[in-house]
Amino acid sequence: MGRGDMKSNITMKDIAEKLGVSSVTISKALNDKDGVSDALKEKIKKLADEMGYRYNTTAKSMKNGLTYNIGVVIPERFSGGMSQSFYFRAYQEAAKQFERYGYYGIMNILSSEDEEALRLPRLYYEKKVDGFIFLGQLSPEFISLVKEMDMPKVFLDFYDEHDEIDSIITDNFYGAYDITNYLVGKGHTSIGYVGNLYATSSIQDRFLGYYKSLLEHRIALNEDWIIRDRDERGKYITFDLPEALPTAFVCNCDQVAHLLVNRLKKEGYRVPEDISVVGFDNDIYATITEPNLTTVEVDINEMVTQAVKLITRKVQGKNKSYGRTSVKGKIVTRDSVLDLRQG
Amino acid sequence: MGRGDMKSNITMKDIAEKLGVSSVTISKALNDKDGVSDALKEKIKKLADEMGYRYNTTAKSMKNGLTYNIGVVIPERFSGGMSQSFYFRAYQEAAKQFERYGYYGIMNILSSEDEEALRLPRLYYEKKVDGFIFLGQLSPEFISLVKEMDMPKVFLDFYDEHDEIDSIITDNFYGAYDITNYLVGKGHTSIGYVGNLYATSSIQDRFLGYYKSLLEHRIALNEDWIIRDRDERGKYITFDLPEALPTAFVCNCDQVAHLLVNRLKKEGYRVPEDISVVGFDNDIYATITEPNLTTVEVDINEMVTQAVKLITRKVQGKNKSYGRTSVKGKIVTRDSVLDLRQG
DNA sequence: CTGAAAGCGCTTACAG
DNA sequence: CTGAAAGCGCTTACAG
Repeated sequence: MGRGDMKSNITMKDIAEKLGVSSVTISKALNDKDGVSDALKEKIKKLADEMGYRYNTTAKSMKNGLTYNIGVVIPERFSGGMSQSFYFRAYQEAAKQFERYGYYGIMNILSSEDEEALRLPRLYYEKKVDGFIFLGQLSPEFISLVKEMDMPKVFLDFYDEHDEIDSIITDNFYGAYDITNYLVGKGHTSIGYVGNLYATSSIQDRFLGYYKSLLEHRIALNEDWIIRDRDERGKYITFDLPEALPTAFVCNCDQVAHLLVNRLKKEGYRVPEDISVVGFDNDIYATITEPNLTTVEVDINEMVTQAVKLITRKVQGKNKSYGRTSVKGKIVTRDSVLDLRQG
Repeated sequence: MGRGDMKSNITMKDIAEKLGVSSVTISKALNDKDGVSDALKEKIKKLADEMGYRYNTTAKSMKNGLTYNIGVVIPERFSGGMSQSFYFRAYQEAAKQFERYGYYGIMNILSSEDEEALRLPRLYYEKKVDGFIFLGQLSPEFISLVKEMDMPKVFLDFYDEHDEIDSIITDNFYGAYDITNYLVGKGHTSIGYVGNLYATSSIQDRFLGYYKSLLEHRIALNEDWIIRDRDERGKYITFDLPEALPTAFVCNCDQVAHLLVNRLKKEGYRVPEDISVVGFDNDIYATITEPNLTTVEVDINEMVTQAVKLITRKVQGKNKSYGRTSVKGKIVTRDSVLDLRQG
């Protein structure tokens, strides 16, 4: 698109009058549709440019009922602290992806009050968007409310146990399974897990992947080594460490691995010499921690790409259900695991 | 707003027909305007609720030419790495503030290609927004282009030397002045500055605040102690440290202070015992650094609040110029400065 | 207190 | 190849 004078308020009608044609012809020309001679089309485009014409998306919206906006809703509790890095990267990637479809994302931080009071975003009540991407675990009650919304929606990075809504999730189960296998491969046979199994489905699934690895290797699950890291509402708590510790811990996320490493050091343990620790996410905490964490990298960009593709497809009426799509992560090896087979 | 059945496609006309009145009456009632009896007004609101009516902002936009969206443009180079924390917090606060005015923010990451090719955001060409907040230093050429846009705009966290556009900036000058005074107060008389004076106006202004403090205390400026931290395009470079070092450094931002501290440690210096270091911004780097940095806290929220207030005011036609508004920061004392007067 | 008419800027049939 | 008419869902004068 060109520049010209950069005046606002220029409409197709203005261009039409200057050229002595109808605004229908202008519309066709500017949208590269059939029914206008090439010569006229060129002339129109050139003049539009010179006059600084800018397309009025609102008028188009009025006609077809589409706003070309998607709401991206992030619960407030994920928007602060260090997890913000993940969400900001995700949101940025979403913005980029939306461009490909001629869409725009409008971010909405869902306040904890609104979530508890079961208040849907104003974006919804004002018909500002054609659909929603919900990024980050919502309360079950809020999920029910969301389901009632007569509007396309996709869950990103979490899912609903009752499964009616399309979700894009990281492959928590196999990610945790893989990294636990990795520990076993390094000779570890007493392995703990850090995470509150009742806090989010991610934590639960990662636990189950960890457990699957134990089962496959005929390693008994030791309940003492399942360490709670947060309460049910997600607030971190002080670890309650048992007397006897395993040789390795699988943590449900890098941040918690970071906290655990610091705690272990404070208690006089060396990482990884005495105890190995692995994380999940490969976020900023993985490289802030000393030693740097071996962890599972979540492929945010791929997840977002899929979520955006899905929501724009659903908006265009292809409203069939896709269920859960999980995107594979991969192990990133750093310095927080000791090879017990060596020496 | 109520819930009801959550059907879409309900219009005022639908409500009107059910009640045997005109849609004008529905409009008046729902907007709490005069000209409808209270009884009818209540009845209408109740029915709208029950029918799951949702207001169509697009139609309103069509009438008055306002989209109720503001574009928030962030140059790509600030959107990655650790500076993202600042920008995300700023964007979040902006989103929150916009709500107060019935506005929404649409974030646009300005790619480096688009900035160089002088391509304005598509948001502009599609009339998706009523105005722009530009968050983070733009190239002079792009600034010129922005000025040509016939649309309200506010610069946030930087300004144009030629001063025609309203800007909200942190008080770089006095912030650097204050923290340099603080160092002098602790007995330091040989003080360096870290930053490329030609990279951004913030770095320049912080330098000048530092310089003012030196002047006031009759401390000569030593050119050898002005350390370049990045090239003109903002890319960090390896510090070129002189043989003889001062007892303290004022860094133009926390990230650079972080890099400097690590470099000094590597060279065998202790911080703050041998050399004191102060930063600017109070971002994540201030507390990641060991020792934690004494720095100047930028009041992001206040800056954003002012920027949002300003742009919404300008959109409503009050298009007078406000010039630069600088928001005061404050010194946050931590462990990176040695008191030379002690002992 | 209530409503018919016109209009915001486009696009979609449809007619010529 | 070109255009008159109708309509998207509201709101703004204006008339009754």
